[in-house]
Amino acid sequence: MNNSEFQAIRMQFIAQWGTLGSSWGINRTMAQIHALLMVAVEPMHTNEIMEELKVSRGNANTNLRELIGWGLIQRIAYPGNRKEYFEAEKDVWTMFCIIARERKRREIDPALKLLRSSSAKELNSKDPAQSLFNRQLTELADFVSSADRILGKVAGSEKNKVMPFLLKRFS
Amino acid sequence: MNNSEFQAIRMQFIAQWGTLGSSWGINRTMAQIHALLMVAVEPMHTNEIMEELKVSRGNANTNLRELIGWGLIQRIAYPGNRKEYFEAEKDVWTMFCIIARERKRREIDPALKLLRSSSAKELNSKDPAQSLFNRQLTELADFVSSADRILGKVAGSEKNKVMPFLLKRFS
DNA sequence: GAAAACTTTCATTAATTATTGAAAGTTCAG
DNA sequence: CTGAACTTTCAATAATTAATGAAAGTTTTC
Repeated sequence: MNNSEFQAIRMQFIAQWGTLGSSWGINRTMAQIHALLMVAVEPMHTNEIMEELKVSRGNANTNLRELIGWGLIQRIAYPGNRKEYFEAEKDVWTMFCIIARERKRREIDPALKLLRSSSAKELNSKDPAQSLFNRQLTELADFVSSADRILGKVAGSEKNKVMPFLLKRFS
Repeated sequence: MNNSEFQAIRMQFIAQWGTLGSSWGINRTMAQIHALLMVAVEPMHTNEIMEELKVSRGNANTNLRELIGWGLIQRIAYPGNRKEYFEAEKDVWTMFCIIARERKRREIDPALKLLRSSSAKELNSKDPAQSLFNRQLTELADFVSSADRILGKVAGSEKNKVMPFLLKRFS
């Protein structure tokens, strides 16, 4: 395959990954930048990213910082060059662990907090509505808490320790 | 706790669950209706839902149908009563299985399809960019595919067969 | 078959979220 | 210092998504 055919496929992948990102609740530019850097051989700087993705400087900057916030990309400084370069974490297991950890922190923890604080009230167990409310929220909190703990452990382990085990048990 | 205190806590839980829903990429009304029905002792009809949540008929209808589409709530018909009533699945494990199955279908499958079709091209392995592209996408596809298979198995099992096992191994 | 009782649709409007780009801020070499 | 090279911010705008409510559609009853 020659280079220009490859460039077309590459850009199409990046564009579609961006679209998919939206359906995951991630904004398009962020998903595209991540895809772009994930398949980039060398670290890239903001201008290159702006040009490849046809986005503004502000947009590129915002989403690069957001990706750094997730821990999915890193800044790279080359001596004698004032530009900041960016490089994506490329190892898939590491990416999974980062995403799991962040989603836990941003999405699961607040939900758990709400479930626990709402079910911790002193409810009147004689009232079926209060009793159901309490039972339902407690069950949810317990389940989410267990799932969260399991995910945390899985995402905190070595890939080689966990995946073979899970695949063996669940395939 | 008397009833009006309870109502306040209940409505606060529902409102905040809706807010959380937004951060999960689920719209607020849908998350609120689900919360409302999850802690409802009896099935509810559209008018009750509209009134409790202060939303329009159109909004209520749209989100009720969406929840039915997910399989998270069911229509209930009472003989001699033309209204449609709605009831949420209350079992937490069943809810988890439904959500896992649907997210797989809506979010994971399309991503896997894109990864596979993009990496299945006949790339020139002499070109480092093409070689990296291929390797990266293949690794991602393999990982997502395994994770997907594991999740599918977990979500297709009896709670009592899976959770104790996972908790034992990962706690 | 006509009216009542209900559900669904959909054009319009509102709310939210993403993007732009110019201005302000920062850092560094000379 | 000062200016050049670069990054960040943010008010304005665009794009997307959610919500409204009246009108159209459907089903049942009498």
